[in-house]
Amino acid sequence: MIKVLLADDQALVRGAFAAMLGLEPDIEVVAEVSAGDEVVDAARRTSPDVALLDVQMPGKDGLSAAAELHAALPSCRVIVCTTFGRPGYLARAMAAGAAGFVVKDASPEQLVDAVRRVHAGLRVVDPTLAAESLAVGRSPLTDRERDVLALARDGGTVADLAKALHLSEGTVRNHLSAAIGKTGARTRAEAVRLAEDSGWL
Amino acid sequence: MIKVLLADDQALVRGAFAAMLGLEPDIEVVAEVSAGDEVVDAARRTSPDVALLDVQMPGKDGLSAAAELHAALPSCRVIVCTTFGRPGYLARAMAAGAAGFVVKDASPEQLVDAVRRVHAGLRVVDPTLAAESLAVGRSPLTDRERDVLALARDGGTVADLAKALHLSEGTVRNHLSAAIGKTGARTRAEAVRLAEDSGWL
DNA sequence: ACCCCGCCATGACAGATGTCATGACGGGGC
DNA sequence: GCCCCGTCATGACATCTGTCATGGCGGGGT
Repeated sequence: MIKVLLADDQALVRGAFAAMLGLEPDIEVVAEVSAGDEVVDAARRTSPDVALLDVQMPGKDGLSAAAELHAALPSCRVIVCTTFGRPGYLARAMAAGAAGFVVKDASPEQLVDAVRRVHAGLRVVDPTLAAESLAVGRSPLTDRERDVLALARDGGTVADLAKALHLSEGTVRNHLSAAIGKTGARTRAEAVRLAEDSGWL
Repeated sequence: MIKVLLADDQALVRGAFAAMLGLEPDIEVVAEVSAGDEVVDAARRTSPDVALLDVQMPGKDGLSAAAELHAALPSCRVIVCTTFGRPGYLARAMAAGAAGFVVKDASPEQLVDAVRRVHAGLRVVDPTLAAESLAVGRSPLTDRERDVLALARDGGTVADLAKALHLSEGTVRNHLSAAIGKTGARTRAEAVRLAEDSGWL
């Protein structure tokens, strides 16, 4: 019997996943949580064999939660599951010690297969995404550039960003210019989009 | 026996929904599709009692699909289901003849309840979202302003938008300026965000 | 010690952006 | 018929952005 922990902020898909996995004779869902910072607690209580974590969650990012869980309970294998197949997510998930990475486009069979494979000690990764991940590579952005770009996401002016980060406007523009250059974009907004799609934000 | 059609582009959640609904003794999933333009076809073949449509789908928007389905098979009740609780989506779904609107944050019980209620001829709407929808109101944007703003989403320059829409640059800037004013934003990017969050795009 | 790199800052410049006034055209609505 | 509104356009203007050169500061690496 493979004991599984589910973490997803959307109750509907969480429940649906539980129902689907519950249909398998060798899988049992032992815990369900809706926020990233509940993961480790729940895992300590129920000691699952496999944890299925969504990336998008309130409280704590699914990727940080994966790292935390891997550190706290190394025996619990982690699968990261996400709506968006962003190359950077895969890289970060693997760096966080995840054993598997599944996109929500995958078939139901692939998910239960992934659970079994991961439980058996194997790694499960979408090959297409792995190739993309290698092609895109690691983020070329420095920490500050990422900060600035992340804040620029919600459409503030340079002055807003400077105030929020306690920087001079000129510095902000320099960071933005560098980010634009590195992402190959021609606009701040485009740079945000590209960085986001690559999972660099 | 309530016959249900499922439409969602993410195979994993589609399968999970099917598994969950299949557990109910009075519900039967008779069709699953992954694109908006397959909905009517599948419905014609399987004549479901209730159709559960996701908003985000390739091919054809879940909202347009809802309108089409309602026109083609009025006897089939439609529930629109979405990740994002955008007020404008609710309004458009209702305008399209949908009988229910469910966000993916809802509990599994709420979904099966919604299916039964809708099948019984009732309307099902999240009250919180309904209030928000009334507060936000209909989109203040004209068709052209919406077009321009939608294109501006991926971060092109004014020149790019003008070329794509076969307009003069000045006209594009006028439309953008109007959209910025109407949304209460102070930047093009902010206007995009606000309009998107309201479901106006 | 030296150099490279990230970070912060300043100043200057060209080009893009947002605003405004103004005007033309066509389609409703009263 | 008249007026309002949406669409498209032009021109002008102030401001914001993106780029570049330049320089100071501090932390590693070799």
